[in-house]
Amino acid sequence: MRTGDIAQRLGVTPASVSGMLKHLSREGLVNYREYGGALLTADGERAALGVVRRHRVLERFLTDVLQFGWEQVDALAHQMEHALPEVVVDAIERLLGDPATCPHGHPIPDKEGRVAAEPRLTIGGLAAGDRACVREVDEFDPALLDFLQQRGLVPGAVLRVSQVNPIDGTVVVEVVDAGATALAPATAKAVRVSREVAE
Amino acid sequence: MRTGDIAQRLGVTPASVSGMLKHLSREGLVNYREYGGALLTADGERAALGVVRRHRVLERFLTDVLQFGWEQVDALAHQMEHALPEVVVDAIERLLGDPATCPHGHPIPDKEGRVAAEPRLTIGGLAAGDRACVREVDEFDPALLDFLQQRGLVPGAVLRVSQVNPIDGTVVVEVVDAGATALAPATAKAVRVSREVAE
DNA sequence: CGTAAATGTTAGGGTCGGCTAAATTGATCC
DNA sequence: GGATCAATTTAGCCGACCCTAACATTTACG
Ligand SMILES: [Mn+2]
Ligand SMILES: [Mn+2]
Ligand SMILES: [Mn+2]
Ligand SMILES: [Mn+2]
Repeated sequence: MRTGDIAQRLGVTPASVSGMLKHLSREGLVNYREYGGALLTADGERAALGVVRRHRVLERFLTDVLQFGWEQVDALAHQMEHALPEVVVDAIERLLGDPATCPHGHPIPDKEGRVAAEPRLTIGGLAAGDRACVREVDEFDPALLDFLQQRGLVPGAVLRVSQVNPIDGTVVVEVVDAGATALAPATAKAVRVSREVAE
Repeated sequence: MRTGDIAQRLGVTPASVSGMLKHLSREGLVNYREYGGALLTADGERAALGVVRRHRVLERFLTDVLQFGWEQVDALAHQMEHALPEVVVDAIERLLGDPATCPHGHPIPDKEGRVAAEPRLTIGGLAAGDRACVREVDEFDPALLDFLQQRGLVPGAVLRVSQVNPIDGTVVVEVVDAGATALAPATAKAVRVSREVAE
């Protein structure tokens, strides 16, 4: 991870990131050398997965119990994730029956920091005629999520690629029970799939 | 409200309270004169009732949905109440069916800042032979709450005062379906009641 | 009353994250 | 191999809140 990337993702200046990285480095959460980028240590990885768990459990809670739309819950969970007592997150997780994934399909780490692997194949990586099952979607753009839901491109959906345009990379997918949709490469990259059809 | 009282309740030095009162005064939330104490303005009252609403809704959620004991939820709600997005509190409130009170019996303000009146009569204010109905209990001491629950002194319970000791003020109450309990005046003051029996 | 004690405020400082601007480093391209 | 440029770090600052210590006011009581 480079300083500038972190700064951009956090909406903060690179100067602030430098300071914080030095801080985290002193606490042993990050390996960091000046001008050399940063990497989480084992401890840092554990701490980060703890936050990821809280975030994804909360997303599930917000959709399943409080009926929020999946396009809103990333931002809401983000506001809540640092203030909730651990016991409350645990209780919510139990209430939900220890869900395996967040509403966008990303796996929820367990309390020991174990996480299921995530598929790396995207719709953009499929060829014409391929069949696949939607596993996860990128969750940072509410408008994209709204669109994907309308077209049935949600985790668990089964699809077939009917065309791949060799010039610009546009793909057309037919989603079972939801019709056909054309996707530009950038959009096709936001949906990760597996080749096997869901159990 | 005096500076020192606020400081004590917040676990902060009086110096910090002076600074903050000056700040809140500038924002129009509080009427404050040096050495003269502070009082909420109408705006301040509104803001405060908003926080009270969040707090009490969360307490209800923690007991009713997440199954926490009523002796734990004040502290937990306190940690959560400032970080939860308003829409989430609203959704929780709807989920619970717009409850009228927190688990300790205190009324939940509505979104416009209207609150039901709270009874001022306590068990300590009853005479031998009086009948009453428990309405609310003080919620700051988990050990006290544990005790009250064991003895059936929870909102809605019906009781009769069987003795009042004229020397030290000890009262003995008989709780319907839960036996007799002796209470020192300080404890008796923690339970507020109404003379009418609950509907 | 008048003074001592209690209460409250001010002064001065610290930490935590953030910022801007200036300096530094490393990468790139003649 | 050096000049240039982008990325990064450092320096210095700020605002929110908290603190302690010193000072001011109010209160309570002999
Ligand atoms: Mn998310
Ligand atoms: Mn998610
Ligand atoms: Mn409470
Ligand atoms: Mn309560």
